[in-house]
Amino acid sequence: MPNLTDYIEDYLKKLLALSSSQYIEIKRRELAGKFSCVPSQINYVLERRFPLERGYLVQSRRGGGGCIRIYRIETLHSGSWRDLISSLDRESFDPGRARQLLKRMVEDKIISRREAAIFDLLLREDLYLQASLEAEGLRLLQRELFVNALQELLKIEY
Amino acid sequence: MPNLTDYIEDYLKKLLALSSSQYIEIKRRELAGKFSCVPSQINYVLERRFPLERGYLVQSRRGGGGCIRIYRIETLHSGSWRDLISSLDRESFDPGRARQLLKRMVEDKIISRREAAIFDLLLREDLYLQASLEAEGLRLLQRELFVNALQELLKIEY
DNA sequence: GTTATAAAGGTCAGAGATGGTCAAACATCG
DNA sequence: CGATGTTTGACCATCTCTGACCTTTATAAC
Repeated sequence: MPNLTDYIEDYLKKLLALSSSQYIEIKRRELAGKFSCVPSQINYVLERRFPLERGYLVQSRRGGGGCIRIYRIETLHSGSWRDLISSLDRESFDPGRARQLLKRMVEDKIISRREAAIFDLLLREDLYLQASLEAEGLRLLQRELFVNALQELLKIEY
Repeated sequence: MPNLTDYIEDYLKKLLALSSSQYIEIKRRELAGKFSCVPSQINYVLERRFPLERGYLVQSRRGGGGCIRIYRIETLHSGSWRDLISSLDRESFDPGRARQLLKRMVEDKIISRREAAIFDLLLREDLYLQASLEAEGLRLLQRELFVNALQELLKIEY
């Protein structure tokens, strides 16, 4: 016999599945009302059923107009991001694709806006000018720095 | 669900983005009228969303013809760090000193641990091997990437 | 010039609206 | 029974919004 926590968990996961974005937003009071429980029950559900280790990120804001946001993110250990990163091919490292990847990672909360800005700068060719590399060498170096740094970053918790 | 403060913040930041100068000018009463709120709400928004620490400077003039000016600036804090960063550059670029700087910046919460990890990786010589640069060229390139990325980072709000 | 008035903007305290924490009570399972 | 998981409620922290009252400045009136 499922308990309240299970019902609320299911409800939230359904919302997440239906959502077109990477997250859902809820009002703690409202949700508690819908399930006829005290608001702090919601915190309990979030803590137990939506922890970072299971691939969820919860953010909240207090005060008027406050709310709770639940993000679905890839777990750091799932390795799917790592695969994507390595797939930035050795032969033809494409800064355009790299930028695409950065964008997605920011959207999915895998990296921050600021972190993305650093990586983006690694793709700026003009910074490499003085090294007077050939086009091929430039790409190889960019890839080496970009990919290694990104993989390193994923090992560190937020 | 955004609240009034969010709407006003967005509005002002859009104005700033569109402005060709470093600042925008508003009339408190007018703006309050546009958003149907009391004038002091505007002060609240300015205080909460445009503080010095986030890189904004607010000046105002009372009396007839008075107005409020909002400047987008470099934060004072990052300003002094900027000097330190450029000083890395004077003599030959020294990765050891660069690491020291990173450490201090993390301690002072100017950059995050994760961000520091990226910069630290930029200092790893082995990643540059394939480019077969001379020692001098390597330092120059490292400096170029390191210093530029760090300076870029300081322009972005946390 | 001095004074009065109107037209700005500033401050602050309090009410209201959220969400967070924690410990105790309760429940379930082994 | 003991361990673990759930539920509740009292109390706390933070953010937003409003309104009464205050300060500064330009300018018109004298």
